[in-house]
Amino acid sequence: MVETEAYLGPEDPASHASTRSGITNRNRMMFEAPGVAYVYRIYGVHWCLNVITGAEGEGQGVLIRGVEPTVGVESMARRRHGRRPLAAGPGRAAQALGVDGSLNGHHLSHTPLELLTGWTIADADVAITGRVGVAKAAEWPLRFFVRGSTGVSKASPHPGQRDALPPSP
DNA sequence: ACTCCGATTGTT
DNA sequence: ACAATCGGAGTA
Repeated sequence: MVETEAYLGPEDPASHASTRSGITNRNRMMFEAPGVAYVYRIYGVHWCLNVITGAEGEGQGVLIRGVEPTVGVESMARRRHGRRPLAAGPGRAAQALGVDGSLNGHHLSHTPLELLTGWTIADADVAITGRVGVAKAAEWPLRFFVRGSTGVSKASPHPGQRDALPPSP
């Protein structure tokens, strides 16, 4: 998992948990407990996988934007119908991992999808930029990716951005 | 009920 | 540059 984007709770204008709508049928899994998957359909075409990270009710989650294939490459290629890149980008990553709407709301410890942790990545190898494809608060430095990884979706939209922080809640 | 549009991708 | 594709969310 080499590229992610954080979406904060109701105070984040770009988040589906934004206070504008409150809790709806679409975004309600954002407010679930940490480790729950929030999967939603974008542009009527692709699935996007988020992992809830905030405490229950907080509405914080992390969008999985890019995966660098290491094991199971054959399966990923099959699910992607041989298209490249295999898993760089949220839609591609979800498809490569076999994620669809049926996973929405399931805790990741209770699904075929297993989240492995334990890798250490040096801070110097992690780039932090603004978020991709959002209309509001795009400049908030909440996109994280491993420099040079083939699993990263695209070049940084806001090069060099590393300092600014989102407003404290 | 009706319109608008999106945390994207693939093709022209 | 643009189509694909559809349900959520906002407006009435």
